[in-house]
Amino acid sequence: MADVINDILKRNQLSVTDSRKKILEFFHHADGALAHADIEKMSGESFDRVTIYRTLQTFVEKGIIHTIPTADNSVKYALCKDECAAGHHHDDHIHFLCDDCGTTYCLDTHVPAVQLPQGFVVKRTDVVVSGKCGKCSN
Amino acid sequence: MADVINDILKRNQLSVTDSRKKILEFFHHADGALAHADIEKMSGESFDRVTIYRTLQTFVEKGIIHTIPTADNSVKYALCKDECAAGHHHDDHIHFLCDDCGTTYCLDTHVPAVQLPQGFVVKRTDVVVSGKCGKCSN
DNA sequence: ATTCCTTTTGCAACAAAGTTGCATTCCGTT
DNA sequence: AACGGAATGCAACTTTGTTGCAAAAGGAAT
Repeated sequence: MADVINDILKRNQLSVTDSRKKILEFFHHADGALAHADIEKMSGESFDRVTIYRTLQTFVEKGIIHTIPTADNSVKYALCKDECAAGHHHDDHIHFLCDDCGTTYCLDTHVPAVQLPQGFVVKRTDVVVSGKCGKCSN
Repeated sequence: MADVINDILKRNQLSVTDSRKKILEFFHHADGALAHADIEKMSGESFDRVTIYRTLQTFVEKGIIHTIPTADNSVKYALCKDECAAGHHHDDHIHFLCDDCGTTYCLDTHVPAVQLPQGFVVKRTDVVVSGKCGKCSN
């Protein structure tokens, strides 16, 4: 486990620090996406708020995590299943946000192609579905 | 023009006030979606920041405008083409965000059905496409 | 037009979220 | 062990969003 975390950081030319290791672990243990606030709560007093902001920013830049747009204005971050290896596109799967438990899932379902008016060039497509997840729909 | 604005407010049982009229006009003149900050800039000193928050909130509740999730955490609001009459669903069309000019478009393209794992119940689907719009792609 | 009641607004004070600069500490390499 | 660059923590600050309450404006009836 520790090796996996270490590998990801080294692969991305990032020095291995306590905060980066811990935040990466949070993502690995979470079954969904995390918001800044979630990480802040989980880490308690371990490290500064600013460090979390900067770490998340770094991870996004390196492509280790990606952001998920949500209708309620809270930015969430998620690690991709394949560790977000180089060449992986973040917009080829859809996201599901459960209204009940708040969990955000990265689903395997691929993004359907959409038709756009002439002259429009697509760079990225985000599909965010909300409703009730498998655990909350009973 | 003034009549149209007036009608929308009355139809929704809202009293006709300066701020509501002005904010609705902004939406009618804009060719895309607006963020809270946009409206604040446009209105200058006309009315309080709090009034804008409350007006947008009211409009969303009444179904006059709808929110659009964006990957960069800024909530945008848009008026639908059909004035958002009762029965209109906001998630039946897709949104396009231009990376160059920042304009957000409501497109006529319908949201494709997505397949979800068993047990997942869909309530709403947002599709946000980004790239270059017709004006910026040349 | 005047009155009366309700809704909306503005102000002020907060709370929460995010940013920046700088000194200190830590990581990785020699 | 020591050095240089990168990362962290702290403090101060800006931006964004919320809440309570008194003043003002809207709408309906007289």
